[in-house]
Amino acid sequence: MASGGGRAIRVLNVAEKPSVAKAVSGILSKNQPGGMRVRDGRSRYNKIFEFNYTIRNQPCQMLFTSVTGHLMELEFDDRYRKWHSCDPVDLYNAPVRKYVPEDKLDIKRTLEAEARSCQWIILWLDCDREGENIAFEVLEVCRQANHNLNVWRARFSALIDREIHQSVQTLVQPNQLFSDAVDVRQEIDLRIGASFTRFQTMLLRSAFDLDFATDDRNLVLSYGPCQFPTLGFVVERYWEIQAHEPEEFWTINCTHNSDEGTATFNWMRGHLFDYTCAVTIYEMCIQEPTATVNKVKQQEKLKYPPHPLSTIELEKRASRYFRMSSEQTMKVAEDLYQNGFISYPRTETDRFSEKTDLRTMVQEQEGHPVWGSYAQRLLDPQSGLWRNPSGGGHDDKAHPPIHPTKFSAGESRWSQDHHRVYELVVRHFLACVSQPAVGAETIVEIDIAGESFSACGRVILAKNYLDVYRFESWGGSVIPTYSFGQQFTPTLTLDSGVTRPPPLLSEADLLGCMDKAGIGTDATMHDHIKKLLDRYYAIKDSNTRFSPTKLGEALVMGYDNMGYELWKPYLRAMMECDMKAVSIGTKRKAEVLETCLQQMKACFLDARANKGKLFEAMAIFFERANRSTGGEQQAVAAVVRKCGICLESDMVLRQKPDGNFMVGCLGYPQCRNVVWLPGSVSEASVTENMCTSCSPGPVFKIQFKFRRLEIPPNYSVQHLGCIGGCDDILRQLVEICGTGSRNSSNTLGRGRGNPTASSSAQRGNSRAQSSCAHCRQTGHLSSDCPSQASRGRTARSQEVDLQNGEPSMPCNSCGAPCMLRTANTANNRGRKFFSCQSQECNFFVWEDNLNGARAERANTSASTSSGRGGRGRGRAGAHPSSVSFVSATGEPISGRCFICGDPGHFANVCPRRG
DNA sequence: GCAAGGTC
Repeated sequence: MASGGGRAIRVLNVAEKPSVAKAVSGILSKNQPGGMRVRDGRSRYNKIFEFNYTIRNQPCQMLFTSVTGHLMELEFDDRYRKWHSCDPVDLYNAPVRKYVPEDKLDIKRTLEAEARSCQWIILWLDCDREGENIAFEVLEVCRQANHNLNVWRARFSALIDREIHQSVQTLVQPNQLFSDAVDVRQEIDLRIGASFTRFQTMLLRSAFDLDFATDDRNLVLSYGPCQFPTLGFVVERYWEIQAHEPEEFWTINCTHNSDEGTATFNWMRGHLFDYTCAVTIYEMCIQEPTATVNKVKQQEKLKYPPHPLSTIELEKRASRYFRMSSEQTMKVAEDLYQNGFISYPRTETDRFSEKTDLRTMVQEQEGHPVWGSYAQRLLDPQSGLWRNPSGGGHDDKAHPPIHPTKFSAGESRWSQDHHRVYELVVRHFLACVSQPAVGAETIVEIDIAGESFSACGRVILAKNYLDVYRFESWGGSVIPTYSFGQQFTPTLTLDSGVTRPPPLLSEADLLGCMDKAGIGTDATMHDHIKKLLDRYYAIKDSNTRFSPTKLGEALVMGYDNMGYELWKPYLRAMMECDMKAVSIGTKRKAEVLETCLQQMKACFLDARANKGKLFEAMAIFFERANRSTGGEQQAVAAVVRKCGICLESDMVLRQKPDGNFMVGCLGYPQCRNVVWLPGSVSEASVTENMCTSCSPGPVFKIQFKFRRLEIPPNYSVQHLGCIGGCDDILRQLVEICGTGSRNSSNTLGRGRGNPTASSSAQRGNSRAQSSCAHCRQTGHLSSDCPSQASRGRTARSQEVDLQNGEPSMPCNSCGAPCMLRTANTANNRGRKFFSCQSQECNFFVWEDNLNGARAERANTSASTSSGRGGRGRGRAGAHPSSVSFVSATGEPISGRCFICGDPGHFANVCPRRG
């Protein structure tokens, strides 16, 4: 065996995956006497390659095998494995052990057998922290079989010849600190995950009627330091949308038609939220409507191809272009990789090494029926199409960007998704090595009465990479030719729009959030997203956008109401920071573990002490299951009256988990109308007696029983009361005894649990002197009346739909139904408006404008739409060709001041203007 | 039956 002078030593080499074992063996065995032989090990995937090699003049007989990722798992001792075997809090101290799971035993046996016959071991695991940890797992197994192994670590950053030969000649020692950092992560993840998962599953699963679950017993309400922040992103965006207050804005649109075509000029101010200001400027413009061209700028613009493809980009783009889930994308990419069509699909790297032979890869694609001719052009020096790819600045030092490794014009066994992913990888690769698209842009700026507007025209001169990257486009628009100093009279309109909430998170958005916050790795992000769907925490709609389920929202709300940010990415960020410290030796593994677990244990205990918050949040969305105590009235919620706020649902008598009573709307959480009852009530039941004075009826009276010691002596323990507003005794007892509403200032401040109810009850306790002036109900003051626009982040009650959400009129712009709503912005609180329900349309009009009450405003604004959707601009043509500023009755508004109505001047010079 | 991380 010896190729040199001395006796050859046997060296066991272990890679993280079979593909690396094969690739490195191929590189090292090249030109070696005897070449490379392959034999099977015990595990069918992990072959053993044999060849001769010389390391620093030492002849070696190399055996090269692999594992498949982690060889070991961390688990609690058997005594703690069963869910009911211990209190979940014990999991912070329970002994844990690392063991080789069943499905890895074959690999373990191969390693043991081979290690016995070797003198050296070289660890070729990936050069990241996880790889280092796997190295120590391999080492543990091998050392048990052979105590005398000489241990080495090969460090390599790419599977290219020079790199590999160099690394085997400059072997180092494995890095214990890197491995320690992973041990820390594993232990914290396990203890936190298992304790919180067991806790919240056992607490909530049987307590509520989880209508989506077919089998309650198998339902797991899991908690994890990655899955929960991922859910948090989804919920946070959902809340942002719910809390959005539409705000009306105004913009001046300017179009010019000439023989050469039409140009649309954008107002350089964008849009204004102040109507008076906008109309003032508009009036100035239409008074002197001549436009003067004061700038014509022509410039070349480049649109660059994307960076080489990393995993996250592949997932994002497949989601965007094909609506494929990240999970499916990775499944297909893995299959293409296994069959040799694309490179390793889990990579953070988005730059090619200078050594990569890019041209050969392009050459392989020359025969493709669709993009083959593009590949040919690319390689033709005459075309000038080639460009060395740019890099995005990421490099995991282990894998190159995802690129095609084998030509295929499509395989018969490929699914449509295989075709798509392969096509994306190839086209992306070809795009990366192509010149950017070139466009000629013309920017024309005009001045009208001191206001600036600009229009942009673009002609694409060379599509270059866009020829092959069909997923991207670059719109061109032709505008007429303008010259400096040219004057013309455009059409001006003052258009209104309304701000829209952001959209729900798409899969690409979600991946972006996770990437930014460091949640998960490129190889696991899609798993966390899938987990949200599997756990019924979130759903993905037909538009591939995510929204939380009731369960997902309730869990996040529960922890948020506790004041815990367990659903935010901070815990993970802190762990990442600690791991970094361990890996560079500034903190010790034991120290970080102890501190972190101590904190998390305290947090766990506190969360458990506050489990009522989780209950309350869950109770908002789900019915309690199997109520056996506390009176029958809860099981069959008794109707007290029709809800006067939403006009849709019934108000029912309920008893909260803490024993307090309330009358709440069944439309919760959409409708938050609630009447809190005195805290001294021990029993309550709805009777068939109807109140004769409260309206709208019927309002059924409630038979109350109060706790003697909690009410003043002059009040009776039994009371037949009415919550409709007529009952002085009830009102007085609310004042004296307070209500059963939550009164934690934290809850009030956060305001999502049941803010209207909480705040109303609190204030009612201290200063309620009479029933509410608006709805005549007790339990709150008019200032807190849920029928009025609410405050803070009380998302769903902000736009109280006075028309029961019924479509009220067809949209003037697109014909879709418009809803009548009530604004809650500072300037227009309580004012009603119609807004188009179509996501595509921004039509918006104040109701009083339609009614003619403010005809002046109405007709300068309400007849068109505009805004982000941009549709409004297109509507400028709907106006008369001349300047259109006419009221609904046809009366010209020009020449009359908007502020004071005086026909003698415009608003911009109105003496009443401050 | 829990986590997240490797990978098949």
